[in-house]
Amino acid sequence: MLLVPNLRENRENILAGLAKRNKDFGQQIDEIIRLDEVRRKTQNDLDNNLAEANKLSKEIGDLFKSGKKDEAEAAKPRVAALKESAKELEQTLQQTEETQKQLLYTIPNVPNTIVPSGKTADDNVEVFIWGNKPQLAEQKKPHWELIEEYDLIDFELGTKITGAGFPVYKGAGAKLQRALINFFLDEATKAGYREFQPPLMVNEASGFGTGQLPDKEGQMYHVGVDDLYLIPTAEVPLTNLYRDVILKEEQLPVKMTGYTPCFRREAGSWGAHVRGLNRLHQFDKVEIVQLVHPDNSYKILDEMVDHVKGILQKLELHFRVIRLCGGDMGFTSALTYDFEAWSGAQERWLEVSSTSNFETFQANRLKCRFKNSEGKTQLVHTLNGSALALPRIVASLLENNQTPDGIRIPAALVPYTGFDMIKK
RNA sequence: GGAGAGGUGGGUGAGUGGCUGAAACCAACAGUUUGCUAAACUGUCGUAGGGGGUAACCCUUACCGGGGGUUCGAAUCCCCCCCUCUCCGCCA
Repeated sequence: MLLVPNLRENRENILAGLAKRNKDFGQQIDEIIRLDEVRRKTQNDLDNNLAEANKLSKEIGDLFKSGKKDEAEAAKPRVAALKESAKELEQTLQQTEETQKQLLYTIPNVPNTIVPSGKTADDNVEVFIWGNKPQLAEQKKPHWELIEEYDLIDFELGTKITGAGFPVYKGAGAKLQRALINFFLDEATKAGYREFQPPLMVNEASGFGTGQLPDKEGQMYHVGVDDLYLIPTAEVPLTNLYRDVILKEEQLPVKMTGYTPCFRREAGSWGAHVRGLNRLHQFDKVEIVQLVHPDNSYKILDEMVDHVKGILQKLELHFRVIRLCGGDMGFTSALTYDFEAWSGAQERWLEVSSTSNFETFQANRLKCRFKNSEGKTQLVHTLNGSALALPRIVASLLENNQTPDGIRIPAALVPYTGFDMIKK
């Protein structure tokens, strides 16, 4: 959520930045600014009103004490009248704030200056590429064939017990999942992230805190009876650990990591290109999250990007990093780098990580702040990244490392799997 | 799920309906003392909104789990909800 004083003072710059998302928010922003004037004026009137009522009430108390009952009684209606008008002002104030908030929820974060403008994924910019396409035999197989051949993952079983998009991992397939999770967590821990195991369901307030609600309501599974949401990413519970918290400056940066399953309804996004592991309703992911001082959040974003690069290199995967254009970037992000691993048999890039700086957009909703060196409270910057999401990593690993003798496991992973080859 | 007790500032914990935004203690921060540390002493020490001032800061409003109500006046009384603890039940 953008900051209202900021909208007031930097209207032009903000509009120019938002233009990169190919939408014009001029009307909404002007209305927010107008509502803010109403809000401040009303607040002022209400304050004066209440101050007067408080003063009179005190006087009435004093009059009672000194035995001047008649005078006290005579003053009561005046307070009552003040209270009456205060009630109206309070209503106006609440309505104004509510309307303003609803409008604010419709405005996405302002893209950073280096975000390319553009509408679709075609306008994203490749900023880094590593490795080479694997040389595979003519009869190479896509991962959905390999997992059947080696009996690693069973989609039909998942469909039977739950539904489409809920795979069952079996044998070496299950072991590979566990190996990857442990590998990713160890890498994150080595990089100074503290490991957490958060709840997999969150309440409404948490959904609002990180920006999944209200705009992405339909993307989360909702447990109606208890009014809880299944997390779409560990970002939600981890970042919300610091909702309504005021940190000390020296506590920054807060570095958290966590493995969780992630649940996504992916409503309406099924079709071509989503076979096998390419898109699931439940998948595993290790997330890294940081709460940082605003002065160095972009330096830290680079560090996080380097961290993810390092993991992909250890996995020996051919990958590239792209900077998302305004049209392709998430609602809450100010700058996002996507990581795409090469899928040797599908012969296309698969998104395996998204690493973003949200600046104060989430922090403002979360009310996550720190006391700066001047003793003033200030919003932190929040960042997060997948490090990494499993399914497409598994898809790439299986496809790129297929050999006539089996599927080769990258050296860095062998200590975790306990085998260096998946065989029939 | 049933019964009971309770939710006050970073913590512990007071608080007859007006003098309580809130005692006291601890923690924290700053200073004095000190060779250093400790101790002692002094001071500061919630959050948010509005108004004023270049600024230090000043004025004001709201907040004692959340929401409503009673009253001239509510942390204090009433209602609803949430949460925590204890006992019972159930249970990995």
